[in-house]
Amino acid sequence: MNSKDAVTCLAALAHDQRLAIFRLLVKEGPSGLPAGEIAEAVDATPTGASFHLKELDRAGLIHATRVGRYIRYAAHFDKVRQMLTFLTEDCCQGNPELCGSTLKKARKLCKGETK
Amino acid sequence: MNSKDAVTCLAALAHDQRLAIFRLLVKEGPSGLPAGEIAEAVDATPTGASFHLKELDRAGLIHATRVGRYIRYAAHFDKVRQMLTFLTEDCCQGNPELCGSTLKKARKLCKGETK
DNA sequence: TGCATATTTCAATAATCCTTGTAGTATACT
DNA sequence: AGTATACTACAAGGATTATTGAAATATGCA
Repeated sequence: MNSKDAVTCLAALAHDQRLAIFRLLVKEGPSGLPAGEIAEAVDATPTGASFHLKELDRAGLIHATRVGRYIRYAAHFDKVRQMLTFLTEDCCQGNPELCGSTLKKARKLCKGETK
Repeated sequence: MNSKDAVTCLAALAHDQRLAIFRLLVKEGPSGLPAGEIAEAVDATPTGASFHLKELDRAGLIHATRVGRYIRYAAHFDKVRQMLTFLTEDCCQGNPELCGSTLKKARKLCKGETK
């Protein structure tokens, strides 16, 4: 995962309907859902859903499989995980344990240790 | 964290320089860095950096503190974490353990359990 | 083969976002 | 007060992205 990849993923998710689609597919699990059902669930036109699904696919966040005359889409878990890791990499100079669950805690622990 | 919030965060990060800024600040830790130093680090004009910093601030991913005539920006860890959680919420019908570290594993475990 | 269903592709318009330059505000120093 | 530094706000343009409708492709079934 590099910066360009991450931007593509983030941009793909940075849209109301696409985020809804992605979360729906995450919820649905590996077997996924056909495009038409997805479109209906997020209240999109077939054309619109197709456009957004293509964006998510292009980013590698979902993948398509044709099953008869349906095309099923499913979330690609690894890609999200890679992106999430990339986002917080090298946290606090490589000491992620410094940034506990709250900012206050992190601030207390890290204070004075940055240039 | 709701869908609108998440889209704002994702859009804020979905830009090369803003992602670089955010990762720089994550690396830097709670004490943050002044705007000028950030601009220089990501090779942005002062105006450009200011615009991008404002976007990240608006999304709640970083926050500004004036220190003398400098304005220091620092990453807001909790916000990222909230967003990351939101992204994978209700994974596999509320059974996140089904989506282990690889898609293969998840697929094996979940197979046949979705409608 | 011919028709129906599921989905995509294409083209055009509308909307949004990024960039650049200029001017403005806030603080510090003399 | 006057000047320098650090940064932000505004405005105009160019570029990218979203939306829509119409036409095309692929599959399944009679």
